[in-house]
Amino acid sequence: MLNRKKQLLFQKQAEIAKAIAHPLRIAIVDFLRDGEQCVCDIAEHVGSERSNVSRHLSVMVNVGILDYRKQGLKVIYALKTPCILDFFSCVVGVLKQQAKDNEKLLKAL
Amino acid sequence: MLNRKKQLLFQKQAEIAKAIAHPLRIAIVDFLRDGEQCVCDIAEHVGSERSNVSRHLSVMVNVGILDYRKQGLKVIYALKTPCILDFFSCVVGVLKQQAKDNEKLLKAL
DNA sequence: TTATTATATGAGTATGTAATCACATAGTAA
DNA sequence: TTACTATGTGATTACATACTCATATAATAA
Repeated sequence: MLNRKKQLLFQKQAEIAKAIAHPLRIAIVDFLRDGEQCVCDIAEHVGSERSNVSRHLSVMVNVGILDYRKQGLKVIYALKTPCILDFFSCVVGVLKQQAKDNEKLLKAL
Repeated sequence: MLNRKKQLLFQKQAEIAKAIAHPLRIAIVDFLRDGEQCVCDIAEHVGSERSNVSRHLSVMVNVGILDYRKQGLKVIYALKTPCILDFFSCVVGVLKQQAKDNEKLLKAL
């Protein structure tokens, strides 16, 4: 059985994974790869309402993936932990594997 | 604005991230790190009902993270894409960063 | 055949999440 | 001061998810 320490770790890890697990949030992280951006520009880039984007941003700030600073009227968000990007390369790997599997399946028909 | 191709990619990536984003599923992946296991042993290890574990397993199979084979009465599950484990090292990095931030905050009081 | 075991799944309930709209706040400029 | 803009948040609605229990399926053994 799992001990408490591990359970707490898995809980924390799940929170962070959940904070990434949304198409819009992934689009935001991908956009911030090129550098910090304000809410208005992020909203325009991902094609969603500012209020909605604001909420998604705060989710990611809360788990420690993003950072922000205020500049006049604007609030500018940035990636805090770039290793998050490594996760995406793994995910792309999973997708490629899936494509291969599908190919095999097709050939077997 | 995002093009359709990117939107589809982010959608897929989010599905895979979602499939990991649960404490029990993370515990399962962590357990499978040491090798394939049947549902009954996984359920006992993570401390949850078999029916529940079975459902979590199928979620991960569906997105291509896990694989399974049948052996008599048992169904044995295994990690299909070990790079998923890299994700956890990044997440641990995020947690360490959070700990550092908290330390700073404490010292500033 | 019946009984037993491992796994999967339908139904129900409870909880969590996302999106929208309206409004509040705060910084800036006239 | 007023007007404007960027951002954040409460309330609502719709939808998704997790868990439990009961049941179904399938492999094995007696």
